[in-house]
Amino acid sequence: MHDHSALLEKMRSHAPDEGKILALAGLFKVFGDPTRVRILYALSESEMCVCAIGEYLGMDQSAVSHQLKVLKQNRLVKNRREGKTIYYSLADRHVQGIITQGYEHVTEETEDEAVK
Amino acid sequence: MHDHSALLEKMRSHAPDEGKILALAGLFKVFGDPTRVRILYALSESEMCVCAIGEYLGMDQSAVSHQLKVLKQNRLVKNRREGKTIYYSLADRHVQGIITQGYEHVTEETEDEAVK
DNA sequence: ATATAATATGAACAGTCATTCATATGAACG
DNA sequence: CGTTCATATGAATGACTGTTCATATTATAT
Repeated sequence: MHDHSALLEKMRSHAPDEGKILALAGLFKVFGDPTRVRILYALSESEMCVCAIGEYLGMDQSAVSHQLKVLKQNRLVKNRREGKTIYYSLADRHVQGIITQGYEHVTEETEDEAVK
Repeated sequence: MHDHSALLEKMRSHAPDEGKILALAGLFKVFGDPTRVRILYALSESEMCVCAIGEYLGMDQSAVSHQLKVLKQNRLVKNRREGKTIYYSLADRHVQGIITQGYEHVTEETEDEAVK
């Protein structure tokens, strides 16, 4: 193998925090599932209760609930209770921003050609 | 179950394109792995050849190569050949932008408290 | 041509994860 | 209280994915 010592030393001098790397990957991982993206998209339109989300997306109530738990643990959604029903909504403007930016990127990407 | 017909009809009237949803989730999924984020971070500092990346991150040459393939398929990195060695770099400014925005989000997030 | 260096590829394995099913919590109402 | 409705949770399962090992490609140099 050829020599990289100079480059490597430079790289290591301002290496990013490992904790941040993990947090960053963890955040993107949450967005990396179609079901969760669909839920977030729906919530960006309107506050919804669990069963409405399930009905809208045509999926099991249990599956929705499991995914909402993941989204809540990562602070992407919040909820409020009203009697028996619990209404979910996006946690803050950041979520909308990330979706929007990703959406724009994907749209541009698609203008070139399809990616396998 | 209580009635949602009014809300659901409204939702479906401007539902997002399913293909875009999949593409969006697919993009985020690529960013959702610590190894790939590390690689992208490294490449945001400097163009690097495969074995330098491996040495820098302390991982197998094969593993790096596999991940670079994924990154390339999703057009997040590009490469150029120089003799035997192949140098990788970020594909465009978008990649840097997505990382940066995510990083900022994570940084704010961490100011509150840790998320399990 | 042979050898060597850098990278790529394929198969296999282990760990992760989304969904389903069954069941549990928690709230309202008679 | 007991029942019903909305949601949550736990276990099981099947699919997916990152890494490793072995091997193949591609280019240079002698």
